[in-house]
Amino acid sequence: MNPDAGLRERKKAKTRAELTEAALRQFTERGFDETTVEDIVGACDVSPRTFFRYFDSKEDVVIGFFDDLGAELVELLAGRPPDEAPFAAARAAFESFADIYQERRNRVCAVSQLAYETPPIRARLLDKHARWENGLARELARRMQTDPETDPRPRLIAAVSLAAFSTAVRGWVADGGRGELSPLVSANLRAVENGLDRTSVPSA
Amino acid sequence: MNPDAGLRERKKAKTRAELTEAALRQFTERGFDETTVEDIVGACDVSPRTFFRYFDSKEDVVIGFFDDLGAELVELLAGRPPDEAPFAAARAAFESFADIYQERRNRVCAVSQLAYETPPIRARLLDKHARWENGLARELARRMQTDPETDPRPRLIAAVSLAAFSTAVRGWVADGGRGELSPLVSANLRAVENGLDRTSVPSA
DNA sequence: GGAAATGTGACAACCGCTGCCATTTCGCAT
DNA sequence: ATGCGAAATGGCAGCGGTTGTCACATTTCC
Repeated sequence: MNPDAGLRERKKAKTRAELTEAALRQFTERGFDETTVEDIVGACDVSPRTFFRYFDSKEDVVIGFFDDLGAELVELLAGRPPDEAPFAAARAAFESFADIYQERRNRVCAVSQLAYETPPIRARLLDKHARWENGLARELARRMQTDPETDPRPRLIAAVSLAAFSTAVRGWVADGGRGELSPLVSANLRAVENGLDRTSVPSA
Repeated sequence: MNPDAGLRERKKAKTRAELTEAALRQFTERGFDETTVEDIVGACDVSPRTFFRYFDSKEDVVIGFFDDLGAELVELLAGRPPDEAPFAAARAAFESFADIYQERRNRVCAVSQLAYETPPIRARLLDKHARWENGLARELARRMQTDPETDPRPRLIAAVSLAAFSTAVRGWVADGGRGELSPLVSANLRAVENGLDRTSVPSA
């Protein structure tokens, strides 16, 4: 926790972290619907009203974790050399992005598991992905020197590469996040890059 | 409305249709959050309690329209010749599926527009797509004679082809659903089929 | 130290949604 | 036609998520 910040900032960060942890723990133990906001705040000495000052909704406690990741993904893409072909650049960005997932394996797996069994959370997560897709499409359009509103190509590349990435993550999580994510991501994106009826994706 | 069915069935279908229409109209006029369930039932001489016997949630009135479409999509894929390559079969299925969208242009556009500006609805719609993806993956696995749980390929093809389709729909809807959807879908899926950094998608 | 900004708690209210039970309506056999 | 069982409905009470409001406490800054 940044010690330079004032007391106020530090306190806020602490409560936020406490709330997130308490919520995540109870959600996974008891289930999302079975855990009320009062249950969550009860473990943190905070009023229900304050909970909603930190999070827009109960779901946001879970999803909030993914909030900043979209920006990182776009930055990774923006950092690729300009002469790289668009999809190849996206693939490289996702390969690095996979490492971020790997680092936070526990959180990613916990949230994914939660999303798997809780429709509203799953829906929210998908919506978050859709926002990433927007960011990706915009950055790809910039890189391709085209208008993302009229030219469908950047959006298509964004959507398809993200789908390939998500599919890899899904498999990784289903396996308990044991192996390495990056190679799975790479394999999926290369398969798409080369045309799906041409290539054989390793079936392991 | 099927006249063979008893009075009961006909009545139910009628109420359901009325509720859907009233809801959709008010949602688009006044906004989703600004329209309460009481507003909806007020236009149909139905009690709020009964509304929730027809729909699981307020959102379901909007999304319900897409409920049966997933099954149709899977059937279209199942109807493709068995020797067709998997992605090519998916492409063909989506091309036909596009015609179903085109037939119901008004509904599709209205719901999409609503989804665009109403996060919870957008999320639900994405979740519905995710279910379609499951169905597609299963059917592709059957066709490829492989296990959808261990072999990532059918899921990858399902996810990617669906993403390409959805992107085409998005463009079509953004244009007011004026042109033909099927060619857009075909172009997107062919682009993916051939490898995204190789082909040029027509930028119109 | 004190004023101004900021975070918090308590209360009330709205709305989506559900369980429950009484009432009405329909389908069907007689 | 009639009456009986099944199915649909309405009304009510209640839970839980979410928001507005206002008074109070705490931190920041001068």
